[in-house]
Amino acid sequence: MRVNPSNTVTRAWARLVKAQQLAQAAIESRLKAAQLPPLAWYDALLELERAGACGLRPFELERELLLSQCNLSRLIDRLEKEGYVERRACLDDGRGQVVVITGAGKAIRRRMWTVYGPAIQSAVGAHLAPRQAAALDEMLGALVAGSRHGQR
Amino acid sequence: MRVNPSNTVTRAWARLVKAQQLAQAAIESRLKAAQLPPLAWYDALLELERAGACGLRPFELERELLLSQCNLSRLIDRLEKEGYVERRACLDDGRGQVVVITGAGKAIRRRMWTVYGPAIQSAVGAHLAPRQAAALDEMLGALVAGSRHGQR
DNA sequence: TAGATTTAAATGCATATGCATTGAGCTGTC
DNA sequence: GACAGCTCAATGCATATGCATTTAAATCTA
Repeated sequence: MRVNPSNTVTRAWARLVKAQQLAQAAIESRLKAAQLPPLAWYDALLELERAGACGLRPFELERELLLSQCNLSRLIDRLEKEGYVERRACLDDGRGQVVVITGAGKAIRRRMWTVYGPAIQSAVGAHLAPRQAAALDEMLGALVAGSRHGQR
Repeated sequence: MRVNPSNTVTRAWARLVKAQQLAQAAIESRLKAAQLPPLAWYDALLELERAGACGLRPFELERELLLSQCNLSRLIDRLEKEGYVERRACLDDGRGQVVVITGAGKAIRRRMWTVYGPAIQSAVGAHLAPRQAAALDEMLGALVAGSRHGQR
């Protein structure tokens, strides 16, 4: 196993960072222009909507979203203050709580998608042929799978 | 031109974010464990080293690094405080300045690479066959090129 | 069952970021 | 050459993040 990255790998890494930053900046800026909340809110709301009426424990959400614990705690604060989620006491575990999406939360997520979807298309889809998109998806899938429980 | 992204494009975008976050977190954590500065410092120092003795104007660095102006200004503050760069008055333009890397700056960049290089290999290279890495690099190159002056 | 250890979530504090504003110097027009 | 408008960089302020600590409850050990 080699220790140092090949030039191709190094360049791919640099581009991974740049591509992600450029696309994210473009998307965030569209959301902001439409007076909608930032991307992170969407991700959290989507997970919660998928989880349904039972909601999710904060620590579960933490894994999904790759956020740190304290960071997630405050994200939930903000979502709660806007009325997009509710915190409920957890019956099984007295320490914990359950976070559940509200109707308003579902509504804002849907509204966000009307901007977010087209923004993804402009920032990513528009620059790749369908085959390329599929290839990119596959490579990135391998990376994510490898990183998640890889040897660090 | 379609407005909404295909499922493949949407999934590719989600994975782009996740792959980048996972890899970056792994790399940052290695740098921190080695008591080295964060990744952003490396990028800045590398650009400055490439620029040579003439250095770079802050606004040039800004474009390269995709940082906001105020943000870059403070990054330079920190680099300067550690003695890794120097700010010099700009002769052509009385408003501006030139940022130049110091010997200590070059040295720390080299030391960082001894950790950063292997970290890239573990986080990215190790999970892809050479062909895959080349394919990924190509797709990401298309994305970056498209985003940079794309129709936003 | 008492006490130690671990886990869930929140919080205080230092640091980093984004936004808007400021100040200084350049450029362009009349 | 005077003034309007623009560009470069820094700064004040609000917000967001990371780190370490805290509180409370669950789990483990003896």
